[in-house]
Amino acid sequence: MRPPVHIQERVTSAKGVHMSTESSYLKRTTHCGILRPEHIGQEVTLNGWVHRRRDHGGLIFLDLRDRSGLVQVVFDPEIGNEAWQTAHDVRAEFVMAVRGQVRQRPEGTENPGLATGEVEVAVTQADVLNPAQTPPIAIADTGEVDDMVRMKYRYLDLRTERMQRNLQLRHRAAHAVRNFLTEEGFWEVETPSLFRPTPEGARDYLVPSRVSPGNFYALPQSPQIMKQLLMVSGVERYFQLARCFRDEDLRADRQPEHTQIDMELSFVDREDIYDLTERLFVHLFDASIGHELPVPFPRMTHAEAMARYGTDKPDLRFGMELIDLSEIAAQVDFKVFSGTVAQGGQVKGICAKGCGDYPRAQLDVLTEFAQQHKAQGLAWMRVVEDGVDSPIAKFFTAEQITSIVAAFGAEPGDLLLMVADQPAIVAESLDWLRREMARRENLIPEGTFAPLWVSDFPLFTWDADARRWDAEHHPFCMPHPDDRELLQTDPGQVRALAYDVVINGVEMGSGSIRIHRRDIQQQVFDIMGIDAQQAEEKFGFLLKAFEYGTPPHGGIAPGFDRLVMLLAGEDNIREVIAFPKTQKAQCLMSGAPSTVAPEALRDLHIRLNLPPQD
RNA sequence: GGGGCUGUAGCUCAGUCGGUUUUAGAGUGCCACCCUGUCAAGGUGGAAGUCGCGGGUUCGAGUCCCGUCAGCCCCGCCA
Repeated sequence: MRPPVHIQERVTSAKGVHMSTESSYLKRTTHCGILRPEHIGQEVTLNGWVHRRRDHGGLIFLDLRDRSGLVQVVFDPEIGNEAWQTAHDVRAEFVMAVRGQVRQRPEGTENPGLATGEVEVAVTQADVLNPAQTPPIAIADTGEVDDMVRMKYRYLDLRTERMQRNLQLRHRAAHAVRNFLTEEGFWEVETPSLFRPTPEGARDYLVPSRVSPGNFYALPQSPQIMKQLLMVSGVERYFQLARCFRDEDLRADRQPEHTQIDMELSFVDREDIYDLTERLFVHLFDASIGHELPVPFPRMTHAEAMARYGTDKPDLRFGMELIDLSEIAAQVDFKVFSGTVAQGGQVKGICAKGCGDYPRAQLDVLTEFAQQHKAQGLAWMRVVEDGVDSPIAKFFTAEQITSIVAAFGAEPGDLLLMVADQPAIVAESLDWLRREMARRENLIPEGTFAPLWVSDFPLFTWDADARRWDAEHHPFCMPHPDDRELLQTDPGQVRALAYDVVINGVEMGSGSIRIHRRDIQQQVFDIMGIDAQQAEEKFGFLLKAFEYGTPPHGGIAPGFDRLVMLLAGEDNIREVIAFPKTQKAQCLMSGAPSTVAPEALRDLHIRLNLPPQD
């Protein structure tokens, strides 16, 4: 645990500060959460919210809350009768100013559960600065509240301890990033939010231009092009906590606007970026939550990650790797296995340690689960002393069973789960199954972080519908130097100098070394079917810039929201975003998006063409 | 666009096989009163409901059916 945060704010004196009659009130001299026995005897004034109220008729206790925490304030008619009268009428979330003396609590009434629990403030003067309606969210309670209510009254939700902690953590994280990168010689450069629509990638949020009828800006999906131009500009080391916008459907880890720690560096190779990112993360984890992240991060190629985990973002907090049984499976009498391999498919599986006692009904549930994730079915074997217990055991010789069990390194009491299918489906279903089994068996240790680098992504993916090659990452990724010849012969085999940093199975950021030579760029465009004229239309300004002396450069863009989510121990980025949007990209608090006045549309030369309503 | 879960008092929830087990309940909050060492204070009493919305089945619907809206999780999508 980290020490409590001491709020160091100047006590505003009346001198030199504008205090109109209306705004004159008892201003705080200190904060609630920092009071300790050392303050006993001091006269203090506190400003804050009523957290809880305990009215004994004679004595009234309030827990007064501000950003720093809670302290008990006592209203005693013999000490401050007028204040005591005031305290009768206050309720939860009233904003108050109280003045009184810090004193030791009477013996036996200390509250060890409270940081300030050894002391209390005996109130002599109290003002209600503002009353409050009964809030729809009980700030003092820790129970779950419906997401709809939380988002509609976000400003109240943010008062809860959890959200205050998350907001503060996010601030500390941002501060740590800025400090570290500044020390490393980076310049923070802001790039425009109103930019040119990009033809590739996600759907753009568009902003119509009033002065250029029929033309639109786009909110940037990322400052990718701009940061590369900054390398051409000689900035050499750029970063920005950049807001990025994508008009795509939401997930637990995706919001329509999110923040990236956007970085770009000149005269670097992959190792430089790995090293920099690792040191950034080490500093970030230490400065924000005091966690020591081990370096260097393990590394894995994309191919290896797919083979061993069935995903390009494996969660390394637990094992249960995928085992390839295709060789054995090719020779068995079980047609589902041998036939699949004969047709170019694979048979792979995972070994769930100690799950050999799963009853048939549970295995049916797992089978259904695998099928929901595209597998045709799920073959299972319970490993027992003298072989396996399985409905498909009869298709295997004793020798084959022994080799399967050996391939998994399995022991009696284990459960083997196998999928036979095309490689992509085997990978996807076993990835899901692996994570599901880890969840069921509680294999994921809390409070641990397992980072890794995944590298050598394919440069292109084949778009079967459009019958063309698409950039896997983006079209400015440098092809792997060893694969330059394959560009001509077999584009699907070309690896990119691209890398993802993954933590706990979440993609935390991706980057690449960029193409800085015009001829290579044109080669990549050619493969993607973008001819010189199209390239000129789409990226002309960038390509032109590249003709004026472009340094070799590369970068990475860790997702800031996801990092903070991880640091906070949350499983949804909404919890670390002050004002998030719903899955339909709406803001329940403000009602955005909303209709606009017809005149506003007219100014923008826009006519609506809405779908018919019943 | 698709699949799943959820929707009952301000909040968190219960509500059985469709019915006299109610006038749809509980906890908390709220209101009133009592109470001088509590800290989830306690006690007594009270108010509080468009059972998300619309339609249907039925003698009878919070409960069953259809549609719809909203929130969440997932697929598609997200270079």
